[in-house]
Amino acid sequence: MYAQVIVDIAHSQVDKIFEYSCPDNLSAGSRVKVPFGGRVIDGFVIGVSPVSSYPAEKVKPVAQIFDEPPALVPECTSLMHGIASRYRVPKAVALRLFLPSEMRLGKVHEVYKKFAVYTGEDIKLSSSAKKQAEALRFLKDEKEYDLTRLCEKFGRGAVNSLIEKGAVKTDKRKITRSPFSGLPEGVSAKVLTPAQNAALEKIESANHRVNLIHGVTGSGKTEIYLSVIAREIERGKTAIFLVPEISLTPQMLTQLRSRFGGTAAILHSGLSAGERFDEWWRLRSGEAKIAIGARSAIFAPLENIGAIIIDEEHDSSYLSESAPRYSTLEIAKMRAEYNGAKLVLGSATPSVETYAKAVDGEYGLITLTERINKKPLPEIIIADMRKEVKRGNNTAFSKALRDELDETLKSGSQAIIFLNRRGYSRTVMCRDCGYVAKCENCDVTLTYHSEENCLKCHYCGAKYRMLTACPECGGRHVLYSGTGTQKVVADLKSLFPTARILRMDNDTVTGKDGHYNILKKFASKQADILVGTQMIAKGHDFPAVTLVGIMDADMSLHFSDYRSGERTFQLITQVSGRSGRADDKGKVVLQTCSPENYILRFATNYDYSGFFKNETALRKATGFPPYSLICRVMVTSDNSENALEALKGVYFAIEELRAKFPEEFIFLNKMHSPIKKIQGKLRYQVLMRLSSDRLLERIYDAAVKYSSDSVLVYVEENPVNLS
DNA sequence: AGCACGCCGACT
DNA sequence: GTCGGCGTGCTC
Repeated sequence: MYAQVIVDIAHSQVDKIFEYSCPDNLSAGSRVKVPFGGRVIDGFVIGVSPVSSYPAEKVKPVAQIFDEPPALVPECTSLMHGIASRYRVPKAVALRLFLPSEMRLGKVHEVYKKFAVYTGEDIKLSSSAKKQAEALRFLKDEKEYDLTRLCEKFGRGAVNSLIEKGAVKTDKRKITRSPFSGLPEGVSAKVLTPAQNAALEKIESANHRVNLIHGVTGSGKTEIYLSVIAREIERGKTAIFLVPEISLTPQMLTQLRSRFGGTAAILHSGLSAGERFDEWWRLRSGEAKIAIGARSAIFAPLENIGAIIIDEEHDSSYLSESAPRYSTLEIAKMRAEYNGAKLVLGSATPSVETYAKAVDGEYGLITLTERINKKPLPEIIIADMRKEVKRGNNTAFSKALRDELDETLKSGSQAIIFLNRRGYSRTVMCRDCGYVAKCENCDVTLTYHSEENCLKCHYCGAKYRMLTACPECGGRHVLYSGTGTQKVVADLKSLFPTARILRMDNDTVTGKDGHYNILKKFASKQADILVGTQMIAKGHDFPAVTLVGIMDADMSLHFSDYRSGERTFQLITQVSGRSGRADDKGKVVLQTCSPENYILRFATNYDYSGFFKNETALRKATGFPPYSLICRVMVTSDNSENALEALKGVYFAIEELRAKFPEEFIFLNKMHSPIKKIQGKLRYQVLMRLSSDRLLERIYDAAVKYSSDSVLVYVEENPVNLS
């Protein structure tokens, strides 16, 4: 027999099938070692055939075979081809996605634990060997015992002598680590509300392969997911449940484990390598049928998938930021199609792209408007910071927020102060009237570039002179917007000297469990006020929080990105969800210099569909996604000559395309990337807006063509940020 | 990706 | 005369 092998080398020159002779029982999907150009390397068997297309005298035999069952499920071959051609990566790179990193050959395969076993052999012990006698007596009762612990008890020397004399032998056992043992299991399902049942039936009816659940926070989306999964398990199928990286909290895992027990396996970066390895094999062997995890869990080794759930569908962690730059939703669609599975997306604030598809009827749309407990959503109060400045208030806190804080502290409740510092976008804003400098062509906020002392649009490269006075009101207080964390904390301390304040941002969070420790401290009411950035927006449940303050809603609103409105809406909705979760009604104070902004207006009324209508109208008019595709070809190198040559090549190739298909191009430009150098590498880019994805493949081809050993060229579709 | 093969400059 | 630079090409 002959094995068709993809060698585990990420290079286009060896990105093809190599054939090796192999035993008859070798099955596709196995990992192997093969002789390759004078050395032995790792490979993946993607097919087995009785014939070979390669000259028989040159065919070599497979050197070593791993795994039974094969590590790769049959679907992998098909997905590999799909991913390799869609994202233009070598097949080996596509295949690596299916294996947890600790499974790459050469690393830990299985972890064994050594056991000491009593052999029953009669031996003579000298009367002075008290320790040995003791250990032997102990082991006679126990029959077998963990070797390391036995050594700890009686001393290494004594145990070793017993082994030498043959009274004890050691035995290697494969152990399965269970990161979640000891959790309650078999907690039964909650009774669904009529709305949840209707949602479940709609998904079951299978009118659509993909369904979007748009439900406000607390509307019980999770129970619907769990019911969908439970039904598929009853049918003998398997399921994948994806959540954003950040929401894989211990609480969440506990909830899932208690509902599904050992049927669920969790693939999470927080697990140790060994634990992740075990969880993976539990899925592969069929012992576990539900894979739960972040983005990469979409590659779980499951067969016969009945449902794939993507919770918080809008979350940007579903987009891979390194090659292959895949979209989890796209892969999920491929797998759902292959398996005939249902795909369920859920969010309180769906991405505009996804919601547009649901409105168009491409996806089924399920809307849940009521919270399970019928509690109203927290009231959002807008504080106009321009008026505060005029009133002579120089603190970072509006009167409204101060008053609410005062009341909250007096009643013994907790408050969260949310600082909106997304990166360091230097945008220009007038403190007097709220005016923000925008690009005339793109309606996108401009970014200040100090080296040229000018304002630039990241989407078309247009340059504008730096402002000295506000063109709207003539005011002289044009500033880079935003209030620093330090000022907020300082003002807070002087306003409420007795309040216990906890700070959580990149400076105070240290180590892996940094967040959890701070959040735990806050949850156990060891502090009154939590001040933090994005990190506190999601995940944790703080029942005693009744007030949320959003310090500078403008910061993300005026980020130089066409999605900044969408992100702001999502952020406000999420942050507001932190307030008033238990019995007390929550409040939110939102501080801004542009209270009339439509995003803020819709967000404060929890009016997603109003937001959506406005946002899509705007994007249609300005030619942004989903009404166009933004495509960036990045050219990076530490050699400027080579980089410029590649840039020129790519640019001319795309120019040629534009000459042939002018209607496909809304915009095209080549330029320096906004950040010219990252880690010593020069960065250039060709940025374009396309009216469809028709030319995407050819653009990928151009990128691959001009990529070389010294210059990396890659394509980004609708990049999350343009730095 | 590695490694061999191969054809031109400065050294024991 | 040889050691060694890294360009080109192959690996089942």
